[in-house]
Amino acid sequence: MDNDKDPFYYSNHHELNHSSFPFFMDNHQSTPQNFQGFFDPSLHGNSMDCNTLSIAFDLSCNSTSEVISSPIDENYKKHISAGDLTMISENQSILNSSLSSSSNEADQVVTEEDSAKSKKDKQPKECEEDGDHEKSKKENKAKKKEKKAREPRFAFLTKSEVDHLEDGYRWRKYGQKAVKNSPYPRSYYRCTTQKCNVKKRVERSFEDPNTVITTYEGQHNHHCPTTLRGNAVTMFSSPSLFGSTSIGPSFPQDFLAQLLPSYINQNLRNHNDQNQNTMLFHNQNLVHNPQLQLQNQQQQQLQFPRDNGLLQDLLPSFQGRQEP
DNA sequence: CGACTTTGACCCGCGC
DNA sequence: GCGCGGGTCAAAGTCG
Repeated sequence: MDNDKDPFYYSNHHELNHSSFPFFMDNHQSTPQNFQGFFDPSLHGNSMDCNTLSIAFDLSCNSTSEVISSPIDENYKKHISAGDLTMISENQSILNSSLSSSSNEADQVVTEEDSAKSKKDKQPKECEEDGDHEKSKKENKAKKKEKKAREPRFAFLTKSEVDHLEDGYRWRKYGQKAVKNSPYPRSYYRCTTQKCNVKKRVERSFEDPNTVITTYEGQHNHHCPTTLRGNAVTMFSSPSLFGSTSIGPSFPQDFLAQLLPSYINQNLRNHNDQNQNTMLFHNQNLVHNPQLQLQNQQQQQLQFPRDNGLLQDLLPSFQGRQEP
């Protein structure tokens, strides 16, 4: 086995440390609840927990959390309205927000996002091309009423000088937009594989220009065309790592297994020479966890740095993806 | 010549 | 109703 590139080897031998993964908190300031919010089987029908994750990444869980201070601005307000989000970043460990006060609010956020997201994705291309605008509008209106389950989204914070990181899949850039209040544009990519509608957005954090924010949306329905290192697939699919063997093929293991392997491997491969590191966590379901609610009520002074509106979109509808 | 990128235009939802 | 911003389209350009 090529131990130098095998994340399992790293994790099992505790050779990953903060020098090799600087995005992990310097003082082990993660809260177990934060991880459980994301991996809580009761929420997602899965059996991952902070321990397995922490073991996997040499990450310790304790109960302290650093509070990040930054001015509250409009973007921050958007975060609040967008719901819950947990994110690991290099300096501040976990930025935790669960300022929605009720599940109803959280649900509404998802609904609104679904509505906003629908747009052209739901519009048949033919209608636009044949020029029958009246007919097209009517059909579009009808389509808008149909609720479509939103694809899960995951954002990665990566220390890299390269914007578009090689993740093993082939992507075609289909758009680029200037980001408000940021000198760095946001790029839009689509998986080039036919019938695979996975998208990703890449933008550079304007607060930390060394950090690239990559947001994946959807799941690949095919194998990685360029298998860089296959070990991470095993890693993220492994019951020994992610808990129960009784869990079926469901999110997030499968998703992670499809999404992360080459990406993680890429980071592992590059971390020595590029200081490039990555991780993301997000969770809209924290609000459903009473313990977390209490904790977050106690942390209402917690504040986010601005992210120019990207992270507010990280609200996957996990509920619709749970095991039947 | 095919695959991919660039970039202005367009559509849509949302807030005011 | 209007303007803004996010997301997407698609023609033109670039590259190997």
